[in-house]
Amino acid sequence: MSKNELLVVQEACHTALVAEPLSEIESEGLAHVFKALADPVRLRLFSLIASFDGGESCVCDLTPHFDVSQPTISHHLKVLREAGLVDSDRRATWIYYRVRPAALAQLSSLLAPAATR
Amino acid sequence: MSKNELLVVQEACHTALVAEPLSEIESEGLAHVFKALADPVRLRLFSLIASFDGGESCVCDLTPHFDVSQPTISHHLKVLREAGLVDSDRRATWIYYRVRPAALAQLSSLLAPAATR
DNA sequence: TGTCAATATAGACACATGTCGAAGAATGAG
DNA sequence: CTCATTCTTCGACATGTGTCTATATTGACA
Repeated sequence: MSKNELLVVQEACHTALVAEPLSEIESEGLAHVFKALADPVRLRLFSLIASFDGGESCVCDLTPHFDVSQPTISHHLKVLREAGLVDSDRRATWIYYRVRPAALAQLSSLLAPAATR
Repeated sequence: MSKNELLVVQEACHTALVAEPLSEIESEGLAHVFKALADPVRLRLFSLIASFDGGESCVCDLTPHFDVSQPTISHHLKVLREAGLVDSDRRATWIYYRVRPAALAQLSSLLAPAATR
């Protein structure tokens, strides 16, 4: 169900949301990605990670910016990762998260209004 | 609470989500807009409306494309409208919906990865 | 090995959300 | 003025989601 939702975005032939109607399948996958961005904590997490030096951050540098518990942060990071919006890898005790620029670019161009309108 | 969420997007100084961290306030407003797009039916509604000739459509032309009831369609259109993603006006018996290209453009540029990275 | 620090997972709970059918409001036709 | 049509609103219900605490896992280090 959620191997890598980013693929849905990438495989969507849609150059723009406004060009022609989405199929049911396309809309399911896209909704998954938007759902990942549809939470204030996740949005801030995402922009925080991207804003860190080097475009990446460990969880311990993110947590203090929020009023929610560490497990909740962990949960939100998982949602972002399963939507294909961020990647993570472990380095020693820490787990580093970084944004996937490709995912953003796909979404951005999908939302861009078609030029011929 | 939901006068016109589009304003939140427009007033956000962020040229990109990845440039600097979102404030709590900004993230609340943005999440509202993404939430509106985070449903398969609403995504298809949106792209359907945009794809109609003239970029607008009455509800009766949208409903037959879906398996859900007409009140449900009406509910989803309300969500899109309150997020500032579509506009509506009544002409005779029919109510026409059209997309707001400005909203899309704002979201698109917000998601576009910063060039200097 | 044992302990500590950093994250993840599990289970529970309150609240939000998508859906429906029924009823209400607005418009135009006759 | 009534009636049919189009759309919205209301109230209810099942499911989904964000949050917590408690517990597990992973790796570093003494």
